[in-house]
Amino acid sequence: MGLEFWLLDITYTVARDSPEVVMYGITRSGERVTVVDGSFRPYFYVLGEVDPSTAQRALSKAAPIEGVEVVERRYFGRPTRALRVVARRPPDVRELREVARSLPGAVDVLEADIRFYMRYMIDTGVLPSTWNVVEVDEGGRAKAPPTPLGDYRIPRDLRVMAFDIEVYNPRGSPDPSQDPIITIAVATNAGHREVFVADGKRDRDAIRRFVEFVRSFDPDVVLGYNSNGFDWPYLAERARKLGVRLDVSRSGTPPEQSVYGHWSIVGRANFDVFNVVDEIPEIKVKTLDRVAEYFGVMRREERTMVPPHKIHEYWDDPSRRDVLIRYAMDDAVSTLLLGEKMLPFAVQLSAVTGLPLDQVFAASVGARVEWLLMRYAHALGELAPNREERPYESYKGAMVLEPRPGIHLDVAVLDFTSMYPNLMIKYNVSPDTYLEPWEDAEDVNVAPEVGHRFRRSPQGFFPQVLTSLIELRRETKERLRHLDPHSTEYLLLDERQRALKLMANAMYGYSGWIGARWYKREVAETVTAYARRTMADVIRFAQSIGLDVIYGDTDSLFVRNIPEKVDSLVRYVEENHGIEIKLEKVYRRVLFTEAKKRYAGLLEDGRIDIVGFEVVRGDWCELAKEVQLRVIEIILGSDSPREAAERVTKYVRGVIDDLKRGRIQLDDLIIWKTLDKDPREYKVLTPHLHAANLLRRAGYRVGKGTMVGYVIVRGGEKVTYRAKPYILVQSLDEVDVDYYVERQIIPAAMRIAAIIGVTEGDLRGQGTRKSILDYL
DNA sequence: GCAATCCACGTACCG
DNA sequence: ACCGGTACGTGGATTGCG
Repeated sequence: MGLEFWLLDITYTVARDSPEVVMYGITRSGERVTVVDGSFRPYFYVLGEVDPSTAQRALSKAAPIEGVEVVERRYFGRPTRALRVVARRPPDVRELREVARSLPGAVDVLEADIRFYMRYMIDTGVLPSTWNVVEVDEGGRAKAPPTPLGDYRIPRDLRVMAFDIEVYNPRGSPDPSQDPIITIAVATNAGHREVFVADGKRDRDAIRRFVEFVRSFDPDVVLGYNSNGFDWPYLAERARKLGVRLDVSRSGTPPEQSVYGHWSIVGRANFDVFNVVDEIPEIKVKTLDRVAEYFGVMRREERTMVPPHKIHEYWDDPSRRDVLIRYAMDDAVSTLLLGEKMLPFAVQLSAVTGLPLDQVFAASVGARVEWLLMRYAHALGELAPNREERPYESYKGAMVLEPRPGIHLDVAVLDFTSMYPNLMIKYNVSPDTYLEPWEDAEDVNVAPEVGHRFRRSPQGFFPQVLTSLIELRRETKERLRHLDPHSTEYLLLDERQRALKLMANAMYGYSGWIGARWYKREVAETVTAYARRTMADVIRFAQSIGLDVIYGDTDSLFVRNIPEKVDSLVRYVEENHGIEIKLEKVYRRVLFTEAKKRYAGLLEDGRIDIVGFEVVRGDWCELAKEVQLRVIEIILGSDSPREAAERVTKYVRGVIDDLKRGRIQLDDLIIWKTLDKDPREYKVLTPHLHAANLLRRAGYRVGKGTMVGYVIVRGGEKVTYRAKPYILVQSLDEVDVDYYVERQIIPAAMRIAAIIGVTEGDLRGQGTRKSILDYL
């Protein structure tokens, strides 16, 4: 009987001059185990005509090696003979790689930059965040590498702990060499809540007690909010300075900075919830309190808040210190509840990509795709190309149609399902099937417009991976059909199919990313070329059967909803293009301006979709967005443009009036914009940069990535100089009401209202109502 | 001389 | 450190007109 364990974390040690992979797992009965495998050795490949014995001799002088052997592999699909060099110790690979490069006949060295534990998992098939089975001896040592079981459930009773530190910061940005940690709040999924509090400015003891707590609770998962960017580095530096041992790992070591800017705690999954939030575009302001509100785990009204720059004041004031402590606690609890919501998907993404749970969200999308590809490459005997520096090359992208402006009734929206992945499979578009212009071959696909050629067979690397992902997803969805939608297993498998889809859809972007090992501009360029041709042909067909095309973007078409004609369009695409197009939705009414990528539609069930307009943008004030939303609702909800025009006019005039009389909240006037660069790198002064500069002067920390919330205040100068951080605004009287009327409310409302003939004059109350009626 | 237009920069969005 | 296409605010430079 083998030992079944869920792989939580993996690392390795070098003992007695040879490496041992150490796997931390949880068994079916809930025991925490370590499985040690000393049987695996690091290796890499040398391409070229290299004499094995020469290589053996030269390499042995540099470091101990287990041996060299000539092996058959594939490189970009071509059968290739390679020299496989097996080293003894992982740290020696770096030196051996350099020696190997200069061997006579050596053309290239491959796969010499793969971390040892990743190499181990790839070669053995062991999958993190899933169940694996292993034969072990009495000492817990593996007799052979574990085998994955394909079981994607999460162990019951996973121990989860969230933590959050607050730091004394009288000068804005805290400095770990002098500013103490004043609170360390912890919250666990076992219900424990505790705040370890410093003694005045002495934090040594609080840190010690925190470490003791982690060791005694012994969490499997450690959650934080920006803990990779702040809490762990600060704690580590503080502990070093105070001489406190931060040995919170399961091997008694401190956390260490690791790949992708993530911090690793041996034997546990250190998971930064912020990494997940960072990837959710719907969330504009990513402070913990707002994110907790967004996910419905803690309402902002019922939590304690302390402005970050005032933390030190609350600490120094005995009457307010407990407020700070409650705030710290709320942060830890929010983090715990958020983390618990996110873990199921994170676990599945870890299982799909093969990246350990603690790394999967810290890693970039490109890195996730790449590790997935590395696994497939190994399974297919395909060698992984090296990463290389390349210059950026642009290429043509998707097709976007000029919309027909106005309000359209009864419009069908058709979407190609997984268009790019399906085109890649259909035309066998892949780095390894690509033919250089001088290469001769028969049986090729020639891409439209760009003329790139790809072999039709055998199936290429990307198409094989995509076919597999799609098939795995199909199987997963099939299993879902037999499960109770409210069961835990259903939730997990649903997250798994989402993860599979996400990875399939990321392949195209990966192929055009210059940082990718398998980068091939021609691949990305070909995919978009086929997509354009497919769209163009479908549009042509639609028109040929008298179906009006109203709009389209990349893989979607908006047509008049004439059911028989829509049906025949769907059939046409399936029969002539071999890929699926689906009737996604029908708008009872949909409105377009002259702009692409912007529309608003009323669905048959009464819901409204708004795409691209200011309403869905984070960089317009709430008031303008609310006005625009209302205008859209009025127009889409009305049968009579004339009546709608009257209602819109009346409504907008009312809002402008409220604004002029000061009957609005400052919060509704805030404009949020991200500092995409370090403030010093800007070529021009923009409103949000100016506001950021004011924030910095007031003691706030601002830098690349900061979201700046500002309002435009009165004064004679340009808008830019009048952008003031809203937190520094004392009263509504400072606000430049005219700016909000002229540059926010009226433009946002007019963008839509112009469609039904409303003029700016109407909204300002200058034109008479009669003039609109005349117009109509 | 001055308003209209163009352009670069910057951000956020769509698919 | 996934892609290209697109809209639009801001402010300065350029253009066009008389």
